[in-house]
Amino acid sequence: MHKYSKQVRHLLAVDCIIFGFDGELLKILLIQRGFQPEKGNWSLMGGFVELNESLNQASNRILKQLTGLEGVYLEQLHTFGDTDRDPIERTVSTAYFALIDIHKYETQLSNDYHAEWFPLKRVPKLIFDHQEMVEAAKRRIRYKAALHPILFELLPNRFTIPQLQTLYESVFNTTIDKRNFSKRVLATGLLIKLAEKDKAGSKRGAYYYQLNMQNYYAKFQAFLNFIPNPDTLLL
Amino acid sequence: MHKYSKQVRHLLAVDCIIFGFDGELLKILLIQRGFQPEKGNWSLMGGFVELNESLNQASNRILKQLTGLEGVYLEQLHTFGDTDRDPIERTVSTAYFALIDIHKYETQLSNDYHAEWFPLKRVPKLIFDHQEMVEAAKRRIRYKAALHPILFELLPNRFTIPQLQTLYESVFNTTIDKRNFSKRVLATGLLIKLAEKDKAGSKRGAYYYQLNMQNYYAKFQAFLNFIPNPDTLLL
DNA sequence: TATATTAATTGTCAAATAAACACTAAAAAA
DNA sequence: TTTTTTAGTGTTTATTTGACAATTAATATA
Repeated sequence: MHKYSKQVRHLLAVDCIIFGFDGELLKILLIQRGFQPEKGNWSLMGGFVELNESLNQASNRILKQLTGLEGVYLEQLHTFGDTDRDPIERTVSTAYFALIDIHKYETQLSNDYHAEWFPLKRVPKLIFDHQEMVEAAKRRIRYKAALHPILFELLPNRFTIPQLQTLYESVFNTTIDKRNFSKRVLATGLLIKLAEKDKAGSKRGAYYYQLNMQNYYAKFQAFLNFIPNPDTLLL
Repeated sequence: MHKYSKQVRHLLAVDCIIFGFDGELLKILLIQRGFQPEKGNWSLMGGFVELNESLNQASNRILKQLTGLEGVYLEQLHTFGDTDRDPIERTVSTAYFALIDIHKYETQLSNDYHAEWFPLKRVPKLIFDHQEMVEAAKRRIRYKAALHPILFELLPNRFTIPQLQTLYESVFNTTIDKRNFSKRVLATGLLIKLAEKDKAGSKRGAYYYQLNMQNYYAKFQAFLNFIPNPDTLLL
C-alpha cells in the first residue's frame, strides 16, 4: 500500500527528567550538553527518536545511557510541540520523568556526560524549553505523589519511616506530624516491618520496612492521601 | 547554524477524543474515515501535524474542522508512539481530548465527515490504536473530573443541578444522593443561581445556575471531591 | 558505670467531614 | 380537585482528620 508521501516529516526527540532523593533533598540529574547549539550548557538528558523505535523504547534507551538503569519507574509526562522550541530546527519532544534510587545510579556515567545532581530549588538555567519541562515534572510528581504511592520508587528496597517522611516533606516542601504520618503510612498495608534496624541515621536506630509488592500493585491507583490538606496542588 | 541533518524524520499526527453530553449519556464523536487505509471505518478525528504548526495549533485545527468550535476545553492526553500503530507508515500521534457543549456543535459538519455521536458504552470497533486512545481518555476524564470541575465544560452556559448530577452519574456510572450532591456542589461557591427555571425537564421546573467564572478559575486546581468514595479511580 | 543526648516510637481526644436518610413544595396533567 | 412527577431541602450518625506529648532505645559522654 502507498505511503503517506505528501506529508511533512518532523524531528522527534525524548527528554528525561530524572528524579533522585539523597536522603535530604529531591534532586534532578542534568547534563552539560556535548554538542552545538548550547554546547556546555545545562540540559535534560535527551535524544532523537530513531526510525524503528517506539517512544517508550527511546526514553528507556536515553535513561539507560545516562544512569545505567533499566526497569525503573518511567512515565510519559507531556509532549512539547511548539515550532520554535529548538532554534536549530523544529523538533517535537516528548518528556518523560523517571524516579530512580539515587544509590543505584552508576556514578561513572556522570563523567561521560558531565552530569550532576541538582536540588529542585537550585536548578540552573537550562537550554530550550527544558525549564518548562522541569516545572511540569515537578507539578506532576507532586500531584501524583499526593494521591498515589510513587515516591517509594525513589527509595532503596529497605527504608525507614523517618526516611520516608523526610522524602514526603522534601517533595511537598512542608512538615508533617510524625505520629499522623506513620499512622497513615502503616494503615495502608503497603509496608512490611523488618527485624533489622538502620543504625546510620540515629543512635536508637529505626526499623527497616519494605514494600508489600502485592498490596502495592493492588492499591497503586487508590487515593492514599499522605499529605495533610492537599487542597491546592497544581496539576 | 547547521540543521540536524543526520536525524530521521517522522510523521506526526494528532487525534481528538471529543466528548459531549446529551443530557443523559456521555458520548464521543467519531467519523468514518474518508481515505485508505481503513476507508469507511470508524475513527477518531485526526490529521497530520504541519511544518509550522504547534501540536496545540494542530489539535485546535482538527477540532474546529469537525465541530466548528474554537476556544473550547482541549487538553493533551498522551502521545502514542509504537512503531506499528499505523500499518502504512510509522506515525507518532498525540491524542487530545476535548469537552464541548454538544448543542453548540455544528451538525452539518457531521455530514462532511460522516460523523456520529456514540455513547461511551457503545463505541464501535475503531481503526489503529484509537480504541486504546478512547480508553485512556475515559480514564483521564474520570480521574480529572473526580478532582476538578471540568465537567461544566460539557454543559451549556445555564444548567440545572439535576442536569449536573445526571452528568456526574453518567460519567462515573454511579448514583449519588441528591441532597449530598447539591450540598457539595453549592458549597464550592462555583455556582450562581439564576431567577429563571428550566421547564423542559420537569413539571415543577428547576432553577438555572451558571458558573461563577472568578471562582471557577480560582478553584479549578483544588480537589473538589464531588464523588463519594473516589477510592479506586484509575489514572 | 552513670548520665546525657538524640532520634524513634506510640495513643487520645476534639473537630471536621462524609454518608445515610425522607419529607415537603411546585407545577402540570388528569 | 386530585394525581403525578420531579425539585428542593436538614438532621443525625459515622468516619476521618488533625492537633497534641510522653516514653523508649541506643549511643555518646562525663
